[in-house]
Amino acid sequence: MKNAQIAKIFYDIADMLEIMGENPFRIRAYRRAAQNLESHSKDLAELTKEELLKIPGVGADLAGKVMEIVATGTCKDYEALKRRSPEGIATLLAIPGLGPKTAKLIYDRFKVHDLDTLEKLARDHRLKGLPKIKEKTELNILRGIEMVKKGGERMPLGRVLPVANQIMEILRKRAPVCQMEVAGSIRRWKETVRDIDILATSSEPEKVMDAFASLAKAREVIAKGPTKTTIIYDGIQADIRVVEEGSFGAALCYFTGSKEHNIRLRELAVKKGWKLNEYGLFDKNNRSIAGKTEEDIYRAFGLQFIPPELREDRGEIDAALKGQLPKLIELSDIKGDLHTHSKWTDGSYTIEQMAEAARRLGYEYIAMSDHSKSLGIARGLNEEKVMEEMQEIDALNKKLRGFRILKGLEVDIKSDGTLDLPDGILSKLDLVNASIHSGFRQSREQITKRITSAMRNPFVTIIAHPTGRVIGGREPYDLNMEEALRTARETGTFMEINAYPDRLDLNDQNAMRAGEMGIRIAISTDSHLTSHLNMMKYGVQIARRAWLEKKDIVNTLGLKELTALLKEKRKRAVAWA
DNA sequence: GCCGTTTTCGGCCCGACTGTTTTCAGTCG
Repeated sequence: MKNAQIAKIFYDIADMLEIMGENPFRIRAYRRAAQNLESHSKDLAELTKEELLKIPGVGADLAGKVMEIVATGTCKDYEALKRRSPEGIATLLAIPGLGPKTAKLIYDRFKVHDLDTLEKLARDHRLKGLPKIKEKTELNILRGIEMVKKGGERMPLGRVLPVANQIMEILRKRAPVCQMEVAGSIRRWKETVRDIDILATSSEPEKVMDAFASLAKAREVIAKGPTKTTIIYDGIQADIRVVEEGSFGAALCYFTGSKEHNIRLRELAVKKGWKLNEYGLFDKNNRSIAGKTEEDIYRAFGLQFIPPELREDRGEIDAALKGQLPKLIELSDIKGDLHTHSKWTDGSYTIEQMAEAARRLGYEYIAMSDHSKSLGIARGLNEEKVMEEMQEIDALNKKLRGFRILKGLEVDIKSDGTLDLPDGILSKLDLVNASIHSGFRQSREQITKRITSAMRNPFVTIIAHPTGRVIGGREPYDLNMEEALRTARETGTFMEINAYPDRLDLNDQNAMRAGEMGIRIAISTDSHLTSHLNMMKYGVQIARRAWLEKKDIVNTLGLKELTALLKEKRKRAVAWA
């Protein structure tokens, strides 16, 4: 039973309680617990009751339910709710604009619980007889159904961020905006996002609304008021909100979220007799305490400034109160890239071109790590080809001054757990990325054994894209992460945060767990093009979301320190093996 | 259902926009 499956049951319970018009705080408690269970870095199935109770939002009742679910696969209350509440009504709740009240109203009258039937009812205007439903509501429901069908699911940040920047660039030219920033989950660098939130200040908000609503790619205007407008832009929902200059910080904080982080802050405000909203922080006489900048607001609470990437209600407020926030790694700390490809396999540029591009980024080194022979699709290298590529690197290194190409390889961990090339070859390299490209559907035991036995090879330096997931494309293979991380610690193997936006693997939770265990991490782009080297920022942001610091990341080391570390690691590993 | 240097009971974050309404509930973020 995976954490996500347990969380799913709690989310389902919350949905069903909501349909039934239950106490909203009870519903919130289920959702909050579900969220924290889902993002918990250890296997819930292995926790004791005491450990479960330490998870925020989990009390005696829910801890008991988790244990019941772990033991039996479900829980009695959940089954009872399912019997009482109509199958599939959650489908209706997923329609944007259709909430629990309206869903229940429609269900009670028509017993409908699938999109197609509901769509037909709306088209035939059979909904508008219901109280408070007329033509407009029917149209909204139809539009919502269309969005669900088109796949209103979350998109990779790497696809949405450039769109957000494009919108802001146009607005800066065409609208009277002063300050403007992207907020929401994009500013927190969540790996996937649902929409674009933009915040601006302006003395003429209406003009900004007009400019936003009339963007060329704005296919649809969902809502348009004097200070807030929602559109569908290039298939993505985008919101803009204009506030007064004195409220910009409060509004930025509010719209950056997360929702849970905001609720925590407001609770702090309430305890002090204050009020926090998007206009500012106010005392009990409604006098402004702060609002112009986010820094002012956190300071007023006696908190360290909390970077957006940490605002997920994962303990950042407590840490900030005690002055114990980590000093997060920054992009400028990165000194090189340890996982890149060239024309020797499936890359599109020569080694020299890749190295030049890396040097232009201010790096001290780059590791070429082309594929090994069993990856036929990438024209993987056999023993002879590897040696030829290394000769080319040697020759290039003689030419280069103040920059070094490290000799590496991305060696396949084959489906039987052995490596694709012999130790004799691997031992001649500076570093070895090992990774899985086949047998994704193997059992948890098999996958875990493949990864851990690769770690036990003294010449393996890094496990690349450790879970194999592709966002929106492929589920992670069934790796026992806890065991993998224990083995990484034992063997001194580094774990990769693959910075390519479709991968981001390790993800933030796993990277956080690795950090807690003191495992060193390489942030690498897996570049197949020179332009891919710029994706490093996505990986750094995952590390920041994982609370990691410069010292946790191996490629923040300068060339000398890194090569010393690699040598020492190998010496230790050979002795250990 | 959770949670506590004001509480073990009684609170629990706050406002914009829409649609259907003559004052507001529903939904969203």
